[in-house]
Parts: sequence; C-alpha cells; structure tokens
Amino acid sequence: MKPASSILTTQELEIMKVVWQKGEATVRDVYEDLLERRKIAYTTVMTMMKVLEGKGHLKKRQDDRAYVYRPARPESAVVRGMVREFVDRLFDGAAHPLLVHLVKDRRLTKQELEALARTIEEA
Amino acid sequence: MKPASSILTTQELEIMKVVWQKGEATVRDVYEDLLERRKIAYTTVMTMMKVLEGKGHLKKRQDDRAYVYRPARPESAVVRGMVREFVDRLFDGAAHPLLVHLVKDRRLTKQELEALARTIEEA
DNA sequence: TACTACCTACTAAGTTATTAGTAGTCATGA
DNA sequence: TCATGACTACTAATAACTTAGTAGGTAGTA
Repeated sequence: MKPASSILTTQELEIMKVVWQKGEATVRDVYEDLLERRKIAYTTVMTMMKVLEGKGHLKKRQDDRAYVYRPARPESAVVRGMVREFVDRLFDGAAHPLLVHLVKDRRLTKQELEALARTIEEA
Repeated sequence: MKPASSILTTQELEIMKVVWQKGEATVRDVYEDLLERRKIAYTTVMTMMKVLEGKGHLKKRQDDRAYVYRPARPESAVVRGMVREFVDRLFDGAAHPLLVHLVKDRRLTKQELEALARTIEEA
C-alpha cells in the first residue's frame, strides 16, 4: 500500500467526499449519490473507487455481495495536505497572502469574521 | 482567443510565474530561468508557452528573431480565479473553513497573525 | 429451474498534461 | 560564402485522468 499522495483530482475528491460523509459506502451507495447531481455510469464509479483504493485513499472489505469501502485517511488530513500543496504551488508556501486574499475577496459574514478573529486569538 | 479557463497546471503555473515576474519574456528567457532550478529542454518550454498562448494565458509579438510573450491576464486575476476554483472544489465555495484551516495549521508567524487580525478589522 | 438483478474483473478509448526530438529557416560572423 | 547558432513548426511518446462497455459470476425469485 502506497502512502497516498494526498493530492486528489476533482473527480476523485467528489467520490471521497461521499465516502467521508457516509463513513463507509459501496459502489452503489456512491453511484446513487452522484447520480443525483450528474449523469455517470455505475462502472465509472467502480473504476474510480478501485483507483482510489490503489492509491491508498480507500480500503475495502468484502461484505456478503459487494465490497464496502471506507476512507483510509480522515478527511481533515487529506484536506490539510491539499491545502498545503496548493499554498506551496501558488504562493511558494506562504499562507499569509492567501489568507489576506480570502478575507478581502470572499465576502465573509460578520459571524465568520468574528469566529475567525477568535480563532486567531487562540493561535 | 478563448477566455482562458484561469486554471493552470503546475508546470504551466511555473512558466507563468516567470513571465509575470519579468513582465515579458522570450522562450529563451523563461528557459534559462527554469534551468537554474531544474533540467528542462528548450523545446519543452517552447511547447508549453505555445500551449499557454492557445489557452489565452499568453500573448506574443514578433520581435526581430524571436517571439516575445507577455501575460494576457494579470497575476492577481489568475490567482484569484485559482483560489476560487480551489475553494469551490474543496470546500464547496465556503472560504471560512479554509481560513480556519490555515490559521490552525500553524503556518503563520505572530506578525502575520496580527496583520491578519487587522485586515479582518477593516473588512 | 430459469430469469433477473447486482456485482466484479477486464478492457479500452478519448482527453489532457508533460517532455522532448527533428527538420528547416534565417541572420551573422569568419 | 558557408558554418554556426538561435529560433520556430511539426511530430511524437508517455503518463495520467476520465468515462464507460462487455463478460462472467452469484443470489434471489417467479
């Protein structure tokens, strides 16, 4: 089992989000979840999940008929890795410009700004 | 000319950063800049820059012997687009979780935190 | 028992990203 | 003049990503 590069592509992330949210899921579970949002083939989901297993992002166990997949790493860890990679790539590792960017660009609610201020206090 | 999807791959971004920094640059300029950091072929840089031109990220003009490329869009606009896409993809458009994430991940100095707090005050 | 539904494994095709070689043009200097 | 160097266009190969079809197995049900 590879260490899982932590970087997920857009489609991989879409699937992982479903599995993280459900805790564990079969191909069918994920398939039906995705179907609500877009057209996709059952086998496409199956292939993707097999790929994700190969990359070390999912683990599977046999359950009666089908495989049941579960996340190999918690969402927080993967997200942290992706954020880190993104910051490295775009800002050469400096988180500050990104933060300023976000605060200035995306209008946050007053509540969010206050919550953020408190988070900063604690840091 | 396409509208430029604003999303740049890792290698494309690497080249764009050089051009943004220089204002305008020939293939050779970029090639020599990149060479300082890693092994790469001149023609690779040329191909990439042609791709970037096709995608609407670079414009070129003939200058005597060689083409001189310049950014089609300012760095800030592209970065903003990429941040936005990233936030959409990872956090479904909610900037707040990313902010909390960055603050908690201890990648900021005390000075940066204070500066950020001031930025929040103003927002 | 035979059909249907569901599951996996295998295969594959289209697209994009990445890297780079080859050939040909053109200007400049020896 | 002719060789050299710099540049472009064309071509291509590999890898990764994305999507999905087909075949074959199994379990439940009419």
